[in-house]
Amino acid sequence: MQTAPIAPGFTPGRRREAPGQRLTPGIPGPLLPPPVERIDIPKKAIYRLSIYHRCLKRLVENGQETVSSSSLAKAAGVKSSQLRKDLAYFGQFGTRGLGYPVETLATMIRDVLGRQRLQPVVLVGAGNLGAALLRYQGFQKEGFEVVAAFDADPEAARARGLEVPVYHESELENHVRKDGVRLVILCVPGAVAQTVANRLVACGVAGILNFSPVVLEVPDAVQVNNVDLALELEHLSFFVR
Amino acid sequence: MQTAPIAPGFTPGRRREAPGQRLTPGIPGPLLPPPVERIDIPKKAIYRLSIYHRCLKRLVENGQETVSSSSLAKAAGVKSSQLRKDLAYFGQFGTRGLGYPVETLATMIRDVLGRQRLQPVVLVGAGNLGAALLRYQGFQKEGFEVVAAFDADPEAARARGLEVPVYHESELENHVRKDGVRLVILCVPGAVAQTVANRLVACGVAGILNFSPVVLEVPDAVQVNNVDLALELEHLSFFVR
DNA sequence: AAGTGTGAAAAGTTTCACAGCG
DNA sequence: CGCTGTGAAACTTTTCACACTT
Repeated sequence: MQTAPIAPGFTPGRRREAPGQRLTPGIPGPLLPPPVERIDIPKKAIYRLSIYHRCLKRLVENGQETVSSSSLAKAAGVKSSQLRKDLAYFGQFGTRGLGYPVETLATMIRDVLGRQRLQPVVLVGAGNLGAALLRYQGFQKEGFEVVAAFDADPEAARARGLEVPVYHESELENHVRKDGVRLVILCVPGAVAQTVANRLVACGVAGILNFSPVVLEVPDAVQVNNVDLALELEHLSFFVR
Repeated sequence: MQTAPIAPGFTPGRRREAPGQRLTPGIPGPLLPPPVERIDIPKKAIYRLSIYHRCLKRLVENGQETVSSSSLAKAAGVKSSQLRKDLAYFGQFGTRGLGYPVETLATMIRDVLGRQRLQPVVLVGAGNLGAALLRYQGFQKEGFEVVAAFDADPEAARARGLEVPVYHESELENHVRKDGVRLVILCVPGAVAQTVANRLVACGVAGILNFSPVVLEVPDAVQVNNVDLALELEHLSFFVR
């Protein structure tokens, strides 16, 4: 079996036959081994990869060595065929008749997702929700560390008893530039969200996890992921009848 | 122009010609005016409807009377063709050459989304994140009211200075049954999330907004909407390189 | 002229079903 | 036999393009 190189410079394994999937220039990146085929991966598959990874971590803890697509899929709440398809985008990791090696698979997913996970993350807007996120253990658990927070009123934010240093928002640019921060959690009020986003973009931030109920306008190169709490509840209420 | 009936008992307007979209038995509901055609609406369109509604509210405040698909679409961050398609699922509301009447459109969306919005919502798990959500103004702004919270340690939760009454989790069933609560925000630790979900399902809850990083297993009739914070950050990090 | 409403095409995603390997 | 890997089919959602209305 051809094993895809699994390591810091992770490269998707090649298919043995001409792939039916469309190939794509893929995620922009000038540093690729020249004309590497990059597979067009459904965006939703990336979400699922994170879920698989969580399930695999539990299996690793339990000392289980292999897992079949059907049982892992069940744990993740998807169909087994979908799980297999998702994994196949990145190479061949399973053994027919047996299943997938838990540890290897976990490592491969971590490499696919995790490259940037050691990057510093900062949070802007340490108010009610922001402060809760700073205390939230889930980010750490998945390998992220929020290294600093910024707020218009840092004193008030510090009074919330946080572990993370809270600076005045005017220091935002300094820190972001100095530490090369690329990921930001944005929890400022909607009214100022676009303004702050502009400042973040200007100093090189590449990804924004946006909790403000506002549609941010940013250059294509910047990724925005919206988490809109009220919207989620509204969506739920539509289907509940 | 045929105007769709817009009112509490909102019914999708019929198309004048045979629709190209597939029709569907649609969202289950025994109370429909007998064999009403229900259009198969993309799930994502419902999310967008909420966004349109927010934008429209701003326009109403500004006293603007009509709006074109292109300008509303721009504010919502979508293509104008998509906006028109989304609205067309529910009837014909626009005037060719002119645009959509802001107020009427806002009302129609509210009726589509809002039917259940006056239902009571409760929150289970008033810890760090849960307490922040209880203080979060966004739900109120969109017309939801969290009427009660439950926690294993209600004293600790009350100490967080919340406006909402916090009861011991053992009282969950009583309150949910008594008030006919159908929507729940679930913020308990992952380890107990499934157990609590089972209890909620058992007493008739129909929708769960789940913040626990766990895949809940529930009957098909129960809608679960997952908001997985760490997962969102992980997803972002994949695209940021 | 401006701008909706909508078939039809394109794009994206999931599911099926089975060949083939261990 | 059991289970993966994967083309092909099915399905869903988005985008296009233009007829048509005001």
